[in-house]
Amino acid sequence: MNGMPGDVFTFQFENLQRAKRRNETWLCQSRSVNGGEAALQVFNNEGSEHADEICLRENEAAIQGADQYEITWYMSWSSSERCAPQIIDFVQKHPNVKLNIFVSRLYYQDSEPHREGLRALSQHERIGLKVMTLTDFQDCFDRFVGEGNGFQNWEDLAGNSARYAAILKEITQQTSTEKEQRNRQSGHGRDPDKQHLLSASSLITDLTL
DNA sequence: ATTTTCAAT
Repeated sequence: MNGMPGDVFTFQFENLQRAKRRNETWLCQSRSVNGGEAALQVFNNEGSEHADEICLRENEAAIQGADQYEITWYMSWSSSERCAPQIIDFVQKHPNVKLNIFVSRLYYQDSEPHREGLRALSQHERIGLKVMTLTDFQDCFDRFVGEGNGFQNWEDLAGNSARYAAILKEITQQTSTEKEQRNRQSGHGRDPDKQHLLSASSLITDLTL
């Protein structure tokens, strides 16, 4: 396995609310077949390809029809709006795959298209989506950096994890009305043909508030 | 067209 250096792990996976200069994404994958020993791989983005896309391609080549696969991802940034549908397609195409995704930070947490992607992932019956906690960072470090290297707990890891978890919960439980409000705020998702629907729903919202 | 974010003048 081409593992991760400890300092790279700590820098890239630190779950800061404002993660400056983490302008790349790391994905640590554990994949086991029929409950056997897990194969470990580390991916990151290359060129215009996202880490998820490269990893999916690798899985596509490795996976055989009848076997049962347990896949776990530890991601420094959560999947983008571009990758989420590809991940869902992959899992759909392989009914023998279960995918558990742990994320350190939420990528563009306020952008509705990215939020929608996460919502779709979390709603799939064979996909798990969670924010990493101390145990997850510890496990990821032990498996992908090396147990002997000693994981260093950083400042406010638990607090940051709890805040991200709260945001993810809000994202996955968000109602359609809230989505429209968000779209109007951020200027995303506007469809000229549906402007009247948006204003009608905002009118209803205003009346009920 | 940028914030902090799969980033480059």
